[in-house]
Amino acid sequence: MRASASRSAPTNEREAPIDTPHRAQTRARILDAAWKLARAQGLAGWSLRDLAAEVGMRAPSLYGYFDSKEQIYDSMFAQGYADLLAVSGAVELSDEPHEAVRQMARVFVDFAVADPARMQLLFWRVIPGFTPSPTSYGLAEEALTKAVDVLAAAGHAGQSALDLWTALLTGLVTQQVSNDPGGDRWVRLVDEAVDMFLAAERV
Amino acid sequence: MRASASRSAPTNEREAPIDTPHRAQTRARILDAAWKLARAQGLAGWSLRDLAAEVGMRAPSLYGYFDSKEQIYDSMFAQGYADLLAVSGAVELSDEPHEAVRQMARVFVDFAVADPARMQLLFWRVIPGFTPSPTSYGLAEEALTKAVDVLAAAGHAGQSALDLWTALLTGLVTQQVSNDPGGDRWVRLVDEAVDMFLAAERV
DNA sequence: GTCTATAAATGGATAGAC
DNA sequence: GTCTATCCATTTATAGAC
Repeated sequence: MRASASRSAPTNEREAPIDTPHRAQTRARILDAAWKLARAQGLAGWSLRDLAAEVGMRAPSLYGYFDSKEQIYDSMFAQGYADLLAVSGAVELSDEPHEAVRQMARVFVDFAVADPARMQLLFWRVIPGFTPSPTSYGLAEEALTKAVDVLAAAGHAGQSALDLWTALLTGLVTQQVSNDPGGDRWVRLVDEAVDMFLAAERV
Repeated sequence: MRASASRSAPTNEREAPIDTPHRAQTRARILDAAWKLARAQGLAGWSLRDLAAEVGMRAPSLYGYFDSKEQIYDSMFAQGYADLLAVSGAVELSDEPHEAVRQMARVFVDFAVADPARMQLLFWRVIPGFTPSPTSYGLAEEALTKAVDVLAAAGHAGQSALDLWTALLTGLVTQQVSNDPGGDRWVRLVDEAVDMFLAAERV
């Protein structure tokens, strides 16, 4: 319903380029290509030349859309969490709290394992010198909010419960990606892990 | 009791250089320097020039001790697991199975968190193109053997129990290093995590 | 908006003198 | 055993023409 915003908010970047729909579309194309390369050659295994070639450009042309490679990573970071939020939001969780927690866990683990490069960017800190911008980091925190609610409904509230929960899921995902990439050796333990977690007494 | 081996086994490397004690000592100095750089600047954040400077050499001289940078990483990998085995072996575990598992978990988590760069090398796969040699990988598997025994004594045998165990500890360590480096937000949950694990019914 | 050309730096690795 | 010199590839990023 593109109503009032006729001038597109003046973002606080260098030259404040107007973000036309066409420009936004090209940015999206570039990001898609970056994900493709990250999946194929590793999160850090591609250069701006590679990326430009993937979208039919030369490397310098990318600077018309991003200020630096780090900004590309930041956009990927934000997009990754936006996708996680979208996937989480699309799931109709069960009314039964225990089953809802199980569903949430499966959605997260499937999402993480589906793209190891994305997993490394979102949940590890492996790009040297890269720190997510405050905006991007806000998305990461938003993704946690939902987990807090669902866990609380199942009787597991509090900081340490949440931290143990994130450790449990991160551990399954980390082991899966590190030691059995493409397999399901750890993914298939998700339900068992959730049951173990929920059965535990909370302090 | 250095008995029969008078000629030092002919390793299957390029030129098969005789490994004198002096040479071994220099290799150790280089590896120590590599660890120092990895801790200070990140696992992949140093070059052979940096490393050589750290031991008072120039980069080409390193090739008298290692065939490539990847071989240095492999040696670090082996050394890391050797250290883990040494630390594990030095602990006198309790006769009480439950407490023994707790001790084992604490030793592992403390070891992993003490050196994030080492943790990334041993438990993640973040160096592009690096795969541990069979010899090095054997050390990694050996480190798991002990866990199997201790867990079994506490009534938790079987593949899935072991996998869930490694996921749980890896998750605590990963979260600690990624989201609270230098702190103890996840480290302090180790006992709670172990109790949760041991209290669970095993299938 | 995209290009060519190029800067400026860094990287692993090798040849050959000493 | 260590050095200097150098190769050769690669990287991010900028300047300026078209």
